[in-house]
Formats: sequence, structure tokens, C-alpha cells
Amino acid sequence: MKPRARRRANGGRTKAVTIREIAREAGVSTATVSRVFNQPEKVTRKTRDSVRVVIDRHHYVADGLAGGLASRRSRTLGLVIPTIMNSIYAFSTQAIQNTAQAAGYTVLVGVSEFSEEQESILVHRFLERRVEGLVLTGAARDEKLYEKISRNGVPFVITWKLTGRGGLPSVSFDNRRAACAAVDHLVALGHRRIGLICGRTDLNDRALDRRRAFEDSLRRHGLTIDPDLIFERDFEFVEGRGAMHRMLGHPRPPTAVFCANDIQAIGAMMECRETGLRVPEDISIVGFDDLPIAQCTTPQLTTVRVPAHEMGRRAAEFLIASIESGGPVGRIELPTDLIMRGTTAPPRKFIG
Amino acid sequence: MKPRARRRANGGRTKAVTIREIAREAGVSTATVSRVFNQPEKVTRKTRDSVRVVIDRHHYVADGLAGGLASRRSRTLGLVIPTIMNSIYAFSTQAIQNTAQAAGYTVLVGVSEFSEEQESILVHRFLERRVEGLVLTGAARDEKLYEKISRNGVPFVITWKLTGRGGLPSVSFDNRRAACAAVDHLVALGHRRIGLICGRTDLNDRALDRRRAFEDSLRRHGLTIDPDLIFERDFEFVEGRGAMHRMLGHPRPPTAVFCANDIQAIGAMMECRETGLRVPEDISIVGFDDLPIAQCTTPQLTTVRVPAHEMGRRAAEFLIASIESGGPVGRIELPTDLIMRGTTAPPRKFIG
DNA sequence: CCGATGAATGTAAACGATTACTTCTTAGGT
DNA sequence: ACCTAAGAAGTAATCGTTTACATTCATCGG
Repeated sequence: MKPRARRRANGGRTKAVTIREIAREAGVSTATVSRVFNQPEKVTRKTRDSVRVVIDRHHYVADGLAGGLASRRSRTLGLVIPTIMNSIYAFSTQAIQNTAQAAGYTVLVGVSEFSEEQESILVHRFLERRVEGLVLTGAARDEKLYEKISRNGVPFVITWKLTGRGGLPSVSFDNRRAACAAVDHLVALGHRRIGLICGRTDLNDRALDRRRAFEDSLRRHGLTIDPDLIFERDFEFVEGRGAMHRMLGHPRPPTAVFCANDIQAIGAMMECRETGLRVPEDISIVGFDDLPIAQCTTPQLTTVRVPAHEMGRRAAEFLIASIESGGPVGRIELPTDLIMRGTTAPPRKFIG
Repeated sequence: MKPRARRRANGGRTKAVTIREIAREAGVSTATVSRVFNQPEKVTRKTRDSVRVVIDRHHYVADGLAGGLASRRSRTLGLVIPTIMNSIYAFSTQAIQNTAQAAGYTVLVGVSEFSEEQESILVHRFLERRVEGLVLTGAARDEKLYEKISRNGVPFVITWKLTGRGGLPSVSFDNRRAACAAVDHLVALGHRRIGLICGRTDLNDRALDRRRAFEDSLRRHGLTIDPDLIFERDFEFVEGRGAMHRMLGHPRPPTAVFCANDIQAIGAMMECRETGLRVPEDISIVGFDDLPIAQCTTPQLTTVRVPAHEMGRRAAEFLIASIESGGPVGRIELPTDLIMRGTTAPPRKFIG
């Protein structure tokens, strides 16, 4: 007859008070207490106040798990982003959070670290938590995951990557179109030998789109694509810097470099400065994202502005509308802008 | 007799399959299905496999709300950070996520935007979701919130701010000690007129600690504290830049500036460069945080390295240990390092 | 061959809310 | 004074799991 261990999972901390206890002490039914929270207008002021007193006295917090189970609503959205380290995702995440919060939803954020497996695990966890909608980043994932999400009746929307018409739902700008604008700008300035620094295209379909656009644009203008001038690296200043270092070591270095994100672009600029090259006189650089820091470099970075904030907001709005109306999620294309600042100019020979 | 609307909250999307249905189709009891998920070793391989087949066929995902309710475990941690925009929080958040995930917990991230009210709302939501532990940022909040958290039996730990011994639980470095090291360094180099750029101390007790340490250090060295050289600004490059601009416009500008975070420090450096001032020959700058970008500026930024990653990891470990043992959370002080790089040097007059 | 042992599985009572329905009040119209 | 309608509050079934306890069954030492 060993003494039954009383310690529960929460370590003996007691959390006894339930809606029943509140109801008892307030002298009402549990239904009334529930109404005080969810439809206060249906309860007399007098009753409401007396219930609230008891609630406050106990610091009572209703159990959302039980509530969600009973009401079949979790008021939760799931968001999967590839990394939390690149601040560009912070903008869309922020926007989603704000929009969701305003509509009474909470956002679960998951970081996949560019791993499809990780992502799949996160989605599964979100589904377990009965998220009512899902915001995904990019579209590169096994068909089965979409199947699983759908089978569980959860609407979703893809961001940061525009899906084809009639395909999966998405709210995004077009990576190809945006990257194309950047490269075209360099070509228009007279550059003929252009390098590329981008993310790893095997892990990141946005990077792939941008690389493809880069190559297409070069081809379209009749320029050669030199694999020696294409670098796929992680999103770190040092990686951009390292890539630029190798590019400058090339026997025929480029006169311009398109960096598919600002982090790498700034790393590349740093390397140029270190090497004694002037930007844009000796070499032009275009970034992508338009992070706040792009305006703080010297010279200021020419870059592609992506509507991260608006994308997040509209994706969330779209999803919430779908949840509440039961309708399908559609497809929205957002525009991007090439912001011409100080890191691009015609190549040397064109000036002299 | 209007036709009863069938549309449910999820918009008619059907999610019918429950553990009961799985059990029925697999020809076992719900208990066995539950065990296949939670204690697979207690189920025969044969049974297990046949249950798994049914699960896969239906893309069945167990309802975590019901599970959590029944088991009284949510396997969830709550994390409140002031902003998602400053990447320094990304490091600790990342570490917390990883640690939690490895231990089987999911992290709910809430962004308070430096608002105490927002924070209070987030904590309430987390409590509703039955988080088993809470990681807070800073210690400046109404006593009642701690009371509420405790009354709900949830252990918590404070990060980014070291609490007094015997007080609230925390895992952090000491902001004052760290800031002090930075200022002492400048004084040791011979600087006598030193400026400060920091966050808004009315919203941010970490910024307050750093400002206090700055003032204490100056006082200790017998230097005057000139309010004209103290700027409290938001964490943006442009804000650091603006503050530096005003500082340089002062009739007696400082020979060194301590920036209580790297973002503002880099903004300040940019302004110096723009004005034609050389760093560190004309003016010294010390940052705080040691963001990756600090190594990519020219010259590299002298700054205080904070153990963001380790802090996150240990805070999560500490919390999880407390959850699982039922013991209290304690207090851990982590060390910081002053990383001397290229933005600090003796003031002009000391060289000549 | 028997009872004990232990592993595998089943039974059914929680878990703590929500909410469709029912009951009870009260006010107003006639 | 009576009937009705609307508003307030209560009753109790339900949500989909987990898990303590019960049951079944095969194995094994004696």
C-alpha cells in the first residue's frame, strides 16, 4: 500500500479551479459563466458583474483546450517560415500576427530551417493543434503534404512564391518578374558580364525562381551565362562576402553582380570596399528585398522592394475570410519595385 | 421550417475521422490506437502495423486539444519577446525553439511590441492554451501578472534581464555589468566626453539598465554626464543615425559614443562616414549585442557579445526541468564579452 | 495440469469547456 | 386578469482523447 504519488505532470502546482467552481461560487450555472466570456450581452449586468468578481478573485483563466474541443474552433493560424534569422521574414510574420490578432486569432510560428522534413513535422503539429488555417512559405514540397492538409479540412495559402493560375492558392509577388527587373536594369546600364549570388536553389524555390530569371534575362539579351559567376550560398553577410571574393578573383571578373537578397548584397559590398573597389564606379551591385539597412549603406543599395508586409497582411486576411466564409482561397499577385539607389552605374568602359 | 444550415465554422470542410473510427476500422479499441501513438512499445508489432495502415489511409491526425484536455499536458511553452524586428531576439528564440523541440515541446511565440498591455494579453492567451512554462523578456511588469501566472500553476523564467538574488527566476547576463565594460573600455582609452545612444528606457528595462550603467561608470570615473549627449531611440538604423547626427551637431561633440545595441551603432557609424568623420580616428563607437553584421562593417564594430543563444537554450532547459521535476526555477548569470575590434581607439589629442 | 505471472487489449470514466434546448420570469398588450 | 413573447438562466449532452483498471490469454515452473 505505497502512498499514491500525488505529484502530477505540472509538479504539484495546483490548478484546481474550473468553470464549475466559478459557477458554484457565483451561484450560477456553468452556462452562464461561459456566456460571461463569450456572449456577455446575453447576461444581465448584475449577474455578469458578480461572476466577474469570482473570476478575478481566482485569477481564473478558462481552459482553451476544453473550449476548443467543445466549440470546434481553435482560433489559431499556423505559419511556417524557413528561418527566423533573415529579417525579411520578420516583416511578413509581423503583418500576419497583427492581422490575425485583430481578428481574434493567435498565430503559431514554426521555423523549418529550409528542411522539408522539418516543415512536414511542423505542419503535422499544427494540424494536431487544430489550426484553422495555414500560411506556408514557397511551394516546393511533397504533394502528399497538401493532401494531408486538405484531408484535415484546413485551408492554406502560399506566400513568397506565386503559384500558377488555377493551381494552389497563393498571395505573393512574382520572384521571376522581380528578379528580371533587376537584371534588366543592369543590362540597360550597359553591363555585359554579370554575376549572381543567390540562396541555395536546392532548398529554396524562391532562390531558384530568381536564378532562373537571371539566366533567362541574360539569354534574352544574348549574353553568356558563365557558371563561374554564379554562387549559391546561405543567407549570411559572410557568405555574400566570400562569394564576391571568389568572383573578384576570377580572371575576367564581372562588372555587375545581382544578389538575390540584401544580406548577401551587403556582404558583397563589404568585400568590394575591402578590396579597394569602388561601388558603383568599379562594380555595380543590385540587391533584393529592400531591408531597412539597404538605405543605410554607403552608397545606398539599389534593390528590389518586395511587399513583405502587405503580402503577410493580405495572406492572413485571405485565409481568415476563407475560414469564416467557407469559400476557397484564391491567388493574388502583388507588385514589386526596383528601387534605384547608389550602387548601380554604367560599367567603366561606358563612362570613358 | 427553413433548412437548417449545415455549414460549420470550418466552412463545410469535413473532418469527421476520429480515433473511434480508426479503432473501428482497425478492429481494435480506442485505447490501443491511442497507445500506438503514445506508447507504441506496449502494442504488438502486428497490431501496431495494422492500425498504422488505417491511420495513413485516412491521413488521420489526432486532436491535440482533446488529447491535451484528457492528459492534462499541452507540451507547449510560451515565449514573449518585445519585437521580432531586431534580429538579436531571433538568436535566443531560435535556441529556445530548438531546445524545446528536442524535448518534445512546441513553442508559442508572442510579440509584445514593447507594450505591457500587449504582453499581458499574450500571457493570458498562453495561459488559456495551457502552456506548461513561460519565457518572459525583461522584468518590468505589473506584479499582478506574476500572481496570475503563478496562480495558474505555470513556471516561468525571465530572460535578457538578470533579477536580484532570491527574487524572480531568471537566466540572463547582467546588462549593467556588460554595459559597464563597454564604457570602461572607452574611458581606459582616454575618452572623457562620451555619448550614449540607447533604447527607450520607459518601455525597456534592459535599455534602462544599460543607461544606468553608462551613467554610473561615468560618475565613477569622475566624468560629467551631459544630457545633451544621451539619446533614447527606437531600434532602427535611421534612429541611430539621427541621434549621431544631432550629437555631431553639438558645439562640443563627444569623442566616443556607446550605443546600447548594434543596430543603432551601425546607423551611427553610417552617419559618421557620411559626415566625413573617420571611425575610430575621429570618433570611437562601441556597440552592444555582437550581431553578425558587426563583423562585416568597415571597420569591424567593437561591441559587447551577449550570450543570446546560450541564454535561450539554458532558459528552455531550466524551464523544462522545472516542469518535469516540479521543482522551482532558479537564477543563472551568464557572462558577456567585450569584443574589441576596429571602431575604438584613443581620442585624437592622445595620439598627437 | 494448475495457478501464477505478465503482456496485450478492452472498458469506460474522466478532462473542462460549449451550446441546443428547456424552463422560468417579467413585461406588455388587450 | 390572461395570454404571449422575449429575455435570462439552467440542464445536460457532447467534443475526441487518455488512462486507471479490468479482462483475456499464453506461458511457465512445479
